[in-house]
Amino acid sequence: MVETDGLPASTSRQGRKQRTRRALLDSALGLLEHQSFGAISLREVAKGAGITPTAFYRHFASMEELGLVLVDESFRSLREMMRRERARVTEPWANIHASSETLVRHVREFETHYRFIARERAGGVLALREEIRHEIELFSAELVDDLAGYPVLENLPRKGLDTLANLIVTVMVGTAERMLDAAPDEDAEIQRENESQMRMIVTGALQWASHA
Amino acid sequence: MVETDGLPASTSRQGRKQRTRRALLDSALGLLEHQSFGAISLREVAKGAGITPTAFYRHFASMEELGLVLVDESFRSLREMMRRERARVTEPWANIHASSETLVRHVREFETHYRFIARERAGGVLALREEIRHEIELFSAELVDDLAGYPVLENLPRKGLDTLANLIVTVMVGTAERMLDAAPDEDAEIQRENESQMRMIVTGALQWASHA
DNA sequence: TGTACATCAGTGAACGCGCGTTCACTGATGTAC
DNA sequence: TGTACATCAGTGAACGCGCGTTCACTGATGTAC
Repeated sequence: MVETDGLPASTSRQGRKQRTRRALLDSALGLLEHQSFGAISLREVAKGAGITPTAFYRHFASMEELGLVLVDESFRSLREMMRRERARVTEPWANIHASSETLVRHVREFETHYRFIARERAGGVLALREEIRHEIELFSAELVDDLAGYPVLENLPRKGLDTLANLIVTVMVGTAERMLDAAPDEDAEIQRENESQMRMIVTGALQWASHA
Repeated sequence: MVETDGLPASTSRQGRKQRTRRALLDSALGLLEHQSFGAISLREVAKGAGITPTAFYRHFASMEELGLVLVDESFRSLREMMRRERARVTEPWANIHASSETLVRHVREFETHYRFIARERAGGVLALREEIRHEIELFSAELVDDLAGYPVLENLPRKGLDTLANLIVTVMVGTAERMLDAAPDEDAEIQRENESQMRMIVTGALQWASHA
């Protein structure tokens, strides 16, 4: 179970250790598909990675430390997606369709990570909850910067930009959560609803901006 | 610990049983303040209610059954609040301030119930998650009916009403979640932000309706 | 290239602990006469 | 009102189980000469 498909078997000590570490993270993600982080045990995770519980400590000081790595991993991927999107988008209204599509595709591609974040965002393990909140705040702040750059929103006061960014993040989180509870064949419908919500919000913001 | 403050000590068998049942529910709510439902044990709950673990089974067949009662209890209170609000509100735009105030007050009053729902909505116990989703869907459907009754929204197509209701519910959930992680002295600020978000959404919906 | 030693990922036995659930029980409350 | 019996909320001992963590260990990989 330690070996990852396709990769050449590394025989260096360091390489093997990396593989086992990855196997532990993947084992945890697998277990997190149907349980919250607080409910999975170190012994289960080790077993899933094909090592004894004792060897777990060669890689992480505790389950909490492993959890924080998973949070970091999840948001790194999200940030990369946003960076690519930012380079592409020039005008907010016109790109709602494409952005919705990107979001839906990304959630399906990193479904286990998103499921983990959705659970732990409100979940029981304090350290994870705090780290996730912090990451989402960063994300929201970056979004405000992006929005401030659109000429069409230049009349929107700072307060309005914050509100718009908060709404967009809230809707994104809501859409991701809806997908996780739905079958993939409902993705198109969820994406359409996400687009409608985004359009309604942006309509409100533009109206606000034109009156300010 | 079984006795609830102020109430006269009931000596009837039925009355005592009801008290113990309530004590079990309250004990669980207390433990849920800092842990998810999947992480609290039958033994802890029984101990908090002042009875032995064995006696728990005189009141609930399992922890899951107790959890479902807590979900029902939480949403009953929310539905009552909405019914009162519905009787009071006549025009959506004018009442955003009062509705925000009601929401914020209600979340603080039933804070432990909201915290429980927020955690379990995305949490690990399937039966609870499904029941909560179902209740939120009912809530959203009722909201669509309410919105359909406002003259100012009469030009909004059915699809637009759904989107508006979904947005309102998403924003309400987001606001409640933000409150649970904030100190009570931030309530005023959170309420103001909730009002801004609601206004932006309703502005978008009205614009949509006037163009339809 | 060969040898001797160091490193360190992973092992396996052992520990004490809290868990859910079972069982036969106790004794106060409730009911029938 | 008094007596005899039924009900049933709560008790306490016992069970087997999986948990996180400790410890001394093994043996393959890495390094110095």
